[in-house]
Amino acid sequence: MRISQLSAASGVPIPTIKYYLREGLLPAGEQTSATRAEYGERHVRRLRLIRALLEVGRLPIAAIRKVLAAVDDETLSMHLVLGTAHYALAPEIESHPDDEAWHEARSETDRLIAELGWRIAPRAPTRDELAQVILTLSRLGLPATGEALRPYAEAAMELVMEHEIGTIPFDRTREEAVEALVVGTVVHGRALDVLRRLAQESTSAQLFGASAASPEE
Amino acid sequence: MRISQLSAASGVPIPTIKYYLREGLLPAGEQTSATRAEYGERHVRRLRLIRALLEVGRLPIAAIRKVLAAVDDETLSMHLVLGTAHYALAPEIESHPDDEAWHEARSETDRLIAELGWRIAPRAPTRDELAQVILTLSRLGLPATGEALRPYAEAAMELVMEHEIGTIPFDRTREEAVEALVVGTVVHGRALDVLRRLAQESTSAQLFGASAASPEE
DNA sequence: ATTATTGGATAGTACAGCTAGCCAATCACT
DNA sequence: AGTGATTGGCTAGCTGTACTATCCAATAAT
Repeated sequence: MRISQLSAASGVPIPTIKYYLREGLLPAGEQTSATRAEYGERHVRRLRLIRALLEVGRLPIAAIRKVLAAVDDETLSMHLVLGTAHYALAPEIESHPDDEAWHEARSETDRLIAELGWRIAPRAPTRDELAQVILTLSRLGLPATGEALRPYAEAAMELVMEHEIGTIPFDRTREEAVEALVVGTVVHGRALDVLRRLAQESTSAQLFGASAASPEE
Repeated sequence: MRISQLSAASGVPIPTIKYYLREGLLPAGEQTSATRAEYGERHVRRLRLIRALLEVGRLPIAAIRKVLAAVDDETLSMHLVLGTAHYALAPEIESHPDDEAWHEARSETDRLIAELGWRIAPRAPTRDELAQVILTLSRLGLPATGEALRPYAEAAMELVMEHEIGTIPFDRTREEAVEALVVGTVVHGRALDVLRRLAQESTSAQLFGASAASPEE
């Protein structure tokens, strides 16, 4: 398969494929001569994965590179690959060195995690992300305690336990299992987010009774 | 309150406040002379709201402007304001005019919504977003039927019904209620997303047993 | 009277994610 | 063998987003 066919098969324009090659997202094809390289099914799969992480997961290119490096590193355990994906998903949060409100939000976060009995790395960036959410809620005068978030936490855990673990194909190759894990993390997150907004719209339609809900673009 | 005090009170740098004024995100202060304007508590609140939508909700400036315009339009019902926020949250999805796989994903979406009995505007962008998620899952060979997403849908609906409706202060002014509605949409979405990733990490730690889950930055 | 601050305007920056153009080598076809 | 198209590799340019920086004249504070 040459680059033009790879482009046709994946729907990704040739210049973009070249860009991904330069950026190290896509492994080089097998060189058959100075001006020819052969790409395979694996490249098509990899491109699909890249586009999923980019378009659905909204990960920046640099983060995708790290995730893919972890996927490809055969020495990494499932848990570490998942951790890498989580790192990639967590946005950089500027540090608040001496901000008291920040520390309060952060300890509220740690308390909630402890109460739930969850096993979370002490320095996981996800902790900071949750603290940022709690801080934002409290600044805006909305309920921002761990208690208020507990129903979300419990629902999240139930979904993860009952519907995400089951879909990981442990019986296939490591690469397939690890890819499914990473994609699942990212895409199921968006699925849940979209469904929640749909549930909101439906509830709002019933509560407020409007039939047309289409603001101008 | 002068601009420097507004900056100090909100933590937003003066040039950025000027930028938000130019972009129409922040209403102008009350002019007291040619080179002086007075800002109030409302401006501080508005800045907090902007930062919440920007940093937690990750909405682009242009989308925030639309949402705020809807919040400020007293003639709009709750339902329409929420609809505007949903429009703002949904990313532009390129249209797939004659893509058969796309149409299949789209009808799978519509089928799921119909089966759930949800009231969703036929042209809501959220439908396209869900179709994109389903399409991505199916392309990657993961379960992508409406059935597979049903548990997510049901959990989402339960959370919305039992924990989001209740936190909206209908007893206060319209502006407060509407702001809480918009913020809740955006911030609770992120809260749920973060908690889901935490639940994943905890589950992964138990399943795969590792104690250190900190990949290199 | 002097120094600082303000609003208003214009221009510049930094980053992300492509996109375009060029070139010599080489391939496919006649 | 000749001819046009394609390829990989390279460098440069483009578009959009969210700010920053600078300048200025008017005014306020001391």
